[in-house]
Amino acid sequence: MTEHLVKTYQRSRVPLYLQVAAILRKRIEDGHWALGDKISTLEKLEAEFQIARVTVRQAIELLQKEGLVDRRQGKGTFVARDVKGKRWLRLETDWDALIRTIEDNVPHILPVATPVPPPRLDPTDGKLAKRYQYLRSVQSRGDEPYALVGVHLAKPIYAMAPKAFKTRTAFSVLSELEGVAIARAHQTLVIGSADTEAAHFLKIALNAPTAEVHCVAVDDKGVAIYVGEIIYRGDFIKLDIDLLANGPPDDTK
Amino acid sequence: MTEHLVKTYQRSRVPLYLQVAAILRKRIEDGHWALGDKISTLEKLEAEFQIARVTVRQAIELLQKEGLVDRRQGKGTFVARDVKGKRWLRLETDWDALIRTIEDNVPHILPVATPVPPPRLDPTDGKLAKRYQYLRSVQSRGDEPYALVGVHLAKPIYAMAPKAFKTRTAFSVLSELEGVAIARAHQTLVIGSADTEAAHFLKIALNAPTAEVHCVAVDDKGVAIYVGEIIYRGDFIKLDIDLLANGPPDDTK
DNA sequence: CTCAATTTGTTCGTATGTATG
DNA sequence: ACATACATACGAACAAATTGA
Repeated sequence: MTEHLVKTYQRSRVPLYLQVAAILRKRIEDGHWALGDKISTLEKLEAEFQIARVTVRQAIELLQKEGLVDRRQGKGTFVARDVKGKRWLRLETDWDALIRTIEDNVPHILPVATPVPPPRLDPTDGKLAKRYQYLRSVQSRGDEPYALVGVHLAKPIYAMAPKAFKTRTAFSVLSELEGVAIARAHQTLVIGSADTEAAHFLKIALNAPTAEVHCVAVDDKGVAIYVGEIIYRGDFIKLDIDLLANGPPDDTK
Repeated sequence: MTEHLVKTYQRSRVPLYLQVAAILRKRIEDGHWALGDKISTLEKLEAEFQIARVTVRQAIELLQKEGLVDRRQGKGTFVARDVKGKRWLRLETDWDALIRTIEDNVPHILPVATPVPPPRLDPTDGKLAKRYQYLRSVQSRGDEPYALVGVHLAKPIYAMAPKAFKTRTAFSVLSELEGVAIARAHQTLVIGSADTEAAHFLKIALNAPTAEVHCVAVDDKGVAIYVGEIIYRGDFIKLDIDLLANGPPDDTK
């Protein structure tokens, strides 16, 4: 398998030792090697990846600096930290669950400087409202930011509870507003990578993988009253999908 | 904003020009600059990113090699290719739609050499069957592979239609088998990165973002008869989620 | 037509990082 | 630990093409 590595490596020009480090890191995070386990010897790794010994060491040095492994001369390299408990951020796929999970979140509102262009809508997403209020915030857990949020709220909606919208998650406030009917709510998710802004606010590397979620809520007149553009840290999220939510499939045919 | 770039850059040790290239590529793919548009001048870019002119050029050279931009001395750099029509692979979130989209796929079966450990199951996913048949395949569209699939099928299920399972998508075959009841079917998705194997089969860079989907189908006895581990190219997929699939939210409270 | 402003192209020297054996 | 080769990044100066005044 690994005679391909050199070729595969060529596809990106990222330094080899970083690529190797990422692979080893992933093996540990995936539980391939558990806490306390001894990982493959340098010899095995240089054979597996067909690279120089020093390059393997460079990769492992990186992991050591991260505190992920512990090296002992003559003994081997061992997993030093338990990396379970990640992937705690479950993206919900229905309205009620979504509200439930975010209603206690306290966003950190960011200033919005320049006039903001109206949100981009897919035609199937409904019509644009006349004017929108734009809010920007960072969602954190503890001191770890996990999402950068941009929200367009139809002006009349925003006007109903401006204070609430500035102190709580917009989606959550929206769900409680009297007399506001949500006819449709729709989300799309693509895998992206952090631009400078996202990298800065989420404290992740430039181009680190992200989940870009576009979320639209439409009222009974077909007007998009909420348009959210959310960028999540890719390494925190997990999606659960019940494929039979609409009942079991028809297996008579 | 961009005085942060140096600091942000430090978070990953990927070469700077690659990081900048990725950002510019993303801007084009996001439609920030459309086909034929002139992108920012070298001068503006070096100011924005606070980097040397030569480094910006190196980044843009990369995009030119990809055919994404066209440079003209004295005029500027222009978007040369329309990058619409990506993100064509829609991951479905309910059984019927899933079957519909994959039933015509023709997998390319890969040989399975060594004995394969039984699939890992979350306790909530059901019980393990006694024995499984393991199938491995690459899904492609045209000559572009988009998913690397590993499927564990409970032996009795596999035995019902071994040929079909080797020539068609397992999930699709499964849905048509007489007398096989699917009581629950569940999917989880996390964002990951390509290991050497995935990079090789999907023809992407090592550590390129992927979507790792774990899919389990359970029969009426609580036995997991199908366990799929699917690695998708991250840049092809798009998830659509209808938040109100279970009816509109209760807005009386 | 010429000139100046704009914009990309080229080259140098230097320092540091990456990868090999 | 060392010697070697190549890649990355900087800043600065200069060259060449394009445009419009």
